[in-house]
Amino acid sequence: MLEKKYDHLMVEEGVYDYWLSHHYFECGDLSKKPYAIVIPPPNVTGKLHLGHAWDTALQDIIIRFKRMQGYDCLWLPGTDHAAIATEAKVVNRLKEKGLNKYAMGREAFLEECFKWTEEHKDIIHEQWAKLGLSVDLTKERFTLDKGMEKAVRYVFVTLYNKGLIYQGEKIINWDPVAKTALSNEEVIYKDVKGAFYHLKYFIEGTNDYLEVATTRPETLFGDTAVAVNPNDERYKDLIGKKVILPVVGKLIPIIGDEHADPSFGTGVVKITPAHDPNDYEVGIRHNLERIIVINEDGTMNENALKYKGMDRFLCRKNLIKDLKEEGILIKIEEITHSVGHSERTDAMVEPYLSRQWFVNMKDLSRRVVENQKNKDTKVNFIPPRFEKIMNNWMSDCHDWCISRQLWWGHQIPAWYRDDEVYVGMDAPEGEGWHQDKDVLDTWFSSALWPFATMGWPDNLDLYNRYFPTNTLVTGYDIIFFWVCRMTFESLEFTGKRPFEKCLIHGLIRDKEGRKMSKSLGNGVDPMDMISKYGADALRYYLTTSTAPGMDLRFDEEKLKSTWNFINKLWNASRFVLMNIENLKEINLTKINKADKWILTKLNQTIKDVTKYMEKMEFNNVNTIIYAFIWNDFCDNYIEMAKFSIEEEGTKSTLLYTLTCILKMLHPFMPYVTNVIYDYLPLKDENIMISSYPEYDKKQIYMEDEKEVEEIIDFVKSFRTTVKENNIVGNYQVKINSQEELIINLLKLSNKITDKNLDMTEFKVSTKNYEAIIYYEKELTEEDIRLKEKQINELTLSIKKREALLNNDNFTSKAPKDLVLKEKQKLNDEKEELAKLTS
RNA sequence: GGGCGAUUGGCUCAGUUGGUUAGAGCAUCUGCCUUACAAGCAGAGGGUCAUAGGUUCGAGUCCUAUAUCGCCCACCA
Repeated sequence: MLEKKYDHLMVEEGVYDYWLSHHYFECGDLSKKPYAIVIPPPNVTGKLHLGHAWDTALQDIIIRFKRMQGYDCLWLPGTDHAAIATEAKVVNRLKEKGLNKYAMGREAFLEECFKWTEEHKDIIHEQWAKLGLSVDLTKERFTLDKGMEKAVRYVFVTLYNKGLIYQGEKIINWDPVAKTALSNEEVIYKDVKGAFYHLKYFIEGTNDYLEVATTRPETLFGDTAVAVNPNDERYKDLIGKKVILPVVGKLIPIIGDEHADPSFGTGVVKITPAHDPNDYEVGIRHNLERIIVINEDGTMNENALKYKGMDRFLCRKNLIKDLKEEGILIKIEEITHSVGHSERTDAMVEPYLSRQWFVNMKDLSRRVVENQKNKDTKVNFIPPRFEKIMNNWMSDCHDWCISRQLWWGHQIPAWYRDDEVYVGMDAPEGEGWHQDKDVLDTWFSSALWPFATMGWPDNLDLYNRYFPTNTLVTGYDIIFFWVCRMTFESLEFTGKRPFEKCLIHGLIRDKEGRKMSKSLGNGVDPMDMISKYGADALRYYLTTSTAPGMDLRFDEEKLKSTWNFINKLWNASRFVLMNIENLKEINLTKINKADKWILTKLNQTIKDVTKYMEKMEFNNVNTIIYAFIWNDFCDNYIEMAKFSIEEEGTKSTLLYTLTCILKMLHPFMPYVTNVIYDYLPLKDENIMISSYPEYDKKQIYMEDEKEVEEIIDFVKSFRTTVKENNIVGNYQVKINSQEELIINLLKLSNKITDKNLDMTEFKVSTKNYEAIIYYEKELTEEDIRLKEKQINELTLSIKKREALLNNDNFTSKAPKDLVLKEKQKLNDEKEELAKLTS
């Protein structure tokens, strides 16, 4: 028998190991239809946060549901090597030990990274187990494992041979802390306080100067021109002349270019082609020299003359001081502007001229846009609005910079010898070749995740069976990073979409609606929540609290009330188990009207829940199942069942209904449902491999349902009347029915009279039931007012409904059954009014 | 500048292809230790659905503006 109180710690103990040891999570039953989900691989950088808990709980719900529906389910787990993020963490850890990666060398450093990875994989495994995730661990992959290496090289080489990957010198986003290039998506723009420094660039041979405003004076060493708009009346005559570059003293041309906006700043722009993407373009148009002035680590190089070796920000400070002394500085205008920061290191990103590898996005992205127009092959987003986000981005995206100056990652399969470049799966034959030292962007390998994890391109057994996958679950924040890239790689290499559906969820925020972040210190550890309330409560709360795609404000109070819901389920189960101990079989042939009522409700619930499970609208599942369990089953049915608890039909109904409830809740709360299910006298091997309840129209009893609904209504009105009129102790009731449910629920057996008594009367009525409560009481003004209010409300409602039904427009245009329903309601209301005023 | 989302009782959120008394949880008030559960039970109060127009027999829902908040993308010399 169940313990008296729900104890999540005790309930969740040992269950996961049981599932594992029985291989329930493993796929491979070829007699069933396949269903596959690949996990978004978490970075091996740290612990899982609440967002992961949400994301993975959603997937587990889908996979457990499908498994119970009889699919052969593969939920493929894995982790991401997270090139830059992990490398940064390992570098920091080494730093604490007084070590640095350059001193220890590439090989030893990678060993450290693998060590780090193994430690964090262990943590992640432990957390997956705590969350109860039914991932098939025998299929686990890592973005840097041997198979992925093969897939990555194959993709790189193929795209290179098609001309879709190329090496080029361009302005890229440079992270001076991690000392690597970044893609545009890895740059976060933040508003920071800065300044416009207005400088004098003297015109050659005159005492006149152009006033140049810049936010980055330290790059002036790289200036190779000054641009004005060719249509700018103020300056157009100066085009072709030269100015003297401050400090450096050399002459640079004044050029005319549309890039200079006459209405912005002074209308004069200094052009630094090696350190600004727009200036780079201007440089190409005017054939300007590109002079790099900053080193990889953000210090100034020899072109900065006496500032050489200074950090870029220190150089700015000193330079400005010097320019002020020389009278070059006109003014400093404080402004707020947005500046790119590295997503991982938070360093200010340096636009930097550098030779990198790129993916040409033009055809790849166009293919995605085209594919989305075909409803049979497109990725279907839930909710659909996110499809537009993908389309927008794919319609207008720049080439993808994929090389990273890191060590941790897939090393680029390109080899160099003198001026030769060789790109291939393996090192070329012959002497003197050396491999590219750089590695690929993490997302380059994650983009192949749905098919490369299934053995592609070599071993296609899993791939043939489970690809394309059915559903991908992820947050809207990584649609660009990941969903888009998986889609174009998949279309390019498999000819198919990577997944049929893509369920998008939002971000977790704190109670005030702020993003959870380390700097705010408002993060919540899912493991703490699990020890306080259990994984079942956490999973249910996270997955049912918002509509798909919406953010979630984390509120511990709500988590607590989810715990209460599970406690309610626990106690209802206790009641059922206490009363059905000797039940030999479930027999639903001889059942009473209360049994029929709950079975009808149950089947309607099964139908609706299944519908919303299929649509992945889990908040709607919650609304339905919560009301069914708490209101219908607990508050009403169990109370009615107490009067017929000795009947086989009632016992059977109790067990049958509870079994269905447990099964419907199982995908959400696997632990508690597993434990309760094991106590049932009649059951299958295990709930997670049992079959999902199915709607059974033979168990729909409309007449009984209507009758019991009315009984419940009547009982409720009766109680309200008693309560509102403060009827306590001795009262007597004259009622037009012998209905046992009413007598029992209202405990009327010794209060029934068939006479008209000379006492104050309180009438309670529904369509078929009518009662007069006799009670010795002076009617107060309050009582009279109450009754009048009731009558007024009813009269008003009748008037409104009559007007509606007299409107020909309504009766002719509205659906017939609606009109009928309205007529019925009107009749009911009239009858009720008659009873009340009689 | 382009796009997206939100605005519904004190708080957090639902609200299906428009269907006529707008729901839930928490909080509040009243009364109950009723043998599954006081982490509970039985009741109650509380919303002109951001604003203004429009379409319709009928609008929280569709259309057009406006306001406030939030997010994404682009630009920012």
